[in-house]
Amino acid sequence: MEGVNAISYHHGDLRRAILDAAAEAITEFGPSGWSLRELARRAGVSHAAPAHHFGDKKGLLSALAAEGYTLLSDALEAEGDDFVEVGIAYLRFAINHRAHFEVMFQPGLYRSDDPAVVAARERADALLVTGVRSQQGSRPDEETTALAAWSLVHGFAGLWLTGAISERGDPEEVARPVLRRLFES
Amino acid sequence: MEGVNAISYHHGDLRRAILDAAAEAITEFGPSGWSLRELARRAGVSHAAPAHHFGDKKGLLSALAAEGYTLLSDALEAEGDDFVEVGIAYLRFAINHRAHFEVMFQPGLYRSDDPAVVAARERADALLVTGVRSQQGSRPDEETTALAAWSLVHGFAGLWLTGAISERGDPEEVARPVLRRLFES
DNA sequence: TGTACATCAGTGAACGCGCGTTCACTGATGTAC
DNA sequence: TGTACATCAGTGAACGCGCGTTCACTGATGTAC
Repeated sequence: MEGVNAISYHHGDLRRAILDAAAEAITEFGPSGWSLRELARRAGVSHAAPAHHFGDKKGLLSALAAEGYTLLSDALEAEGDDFVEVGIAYLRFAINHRAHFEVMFQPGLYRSDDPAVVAARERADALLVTGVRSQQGSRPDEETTALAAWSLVHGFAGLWLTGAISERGDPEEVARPVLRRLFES
Repeated sequence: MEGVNAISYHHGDLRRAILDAAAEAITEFGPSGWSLRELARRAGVSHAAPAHHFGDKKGLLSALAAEGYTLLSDALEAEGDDFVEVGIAYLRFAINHRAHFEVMFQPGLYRSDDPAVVAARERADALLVTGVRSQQGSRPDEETTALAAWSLVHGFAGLWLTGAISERGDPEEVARPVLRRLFES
């Protein structure tokens, strides 16, 4: 039954609710434009509740970063081997999980040595390398190509989110030829 | 004589001093981890002084963004025509003027329709396009190449600043083959 | 089926703090005569 | 060279506010018997 927990003393999944509230607030105001009290208000709980689950702001953002790396890994994994499609999945993740993406790449905001964060990030890194290796065939400069590929898709995503190039149409359609460009002469 | 203005009632160039303090604070704490009062403290003036020059935080960050686009334009212009060197100049700007770079690409932090900002950004945009056009010769997909080039160098800079790839050595040396990679088959 | 108890998620009042903003002021500087 | 005045950059006291943190508490839930 919906709403059963909504009015009870125990929330049910307050941890989840606060993470969601944080993602919303970050999408709206940026990674620093909000307070724990603001999240508590959004989640409809007392202002002291968030500390119960995350300790402090960095604890909360660490959890969000770890979740982000896991979501990104899942998205990349689903695409398999084709570099362009892996790149598009990366872009789609950045757009659909903007708050996670922004936090992940500002490690000063969270504890980047948190074990959950480290594990999740390593998984994502491995998947990114795989995505490139399959595409490039027998090129000798694997490292250079991998770095170029990551830079390319990461830069495109960043410019899109920033608004610098977002007036050009559907992001995935615009991105596809740009990503392919790396493997044409 | 050095220090003549340091103790006088009128500062001399407080506007400049506050912008410098802001750049320092942003490099240290990120684009939101400081207050106007903190900058005043760093500049050695009363806490109400910054408002005199910039009105509020967004006014200050708008000035910083405009200055950033001007500095970037100057840096790009000095490199002339070669794409790789223009890209390296972009990267060098991001590293040496990290605070400006970070603010510029978070337009939510400032007034991106501020006339000074708009003018400075347009100049930088034009220079970026020039840098790519010269390199690609007679390729038909000029727009795609331009976007790929910008994404590539912007992404590399972002990943470097973030620390995701910064353990790999000297940034310019690492970047050069990566940028060249776009114009090889 | 019923009672007693442990657990712990979430409460709410209280605290001290740094913030942005306001505003009457002070004092350095430049200019007119 | 000297005086009077306008300008305006920077001061500092005062304000109300939202913040994070602490801590004794409440009440829902699960488990043991």
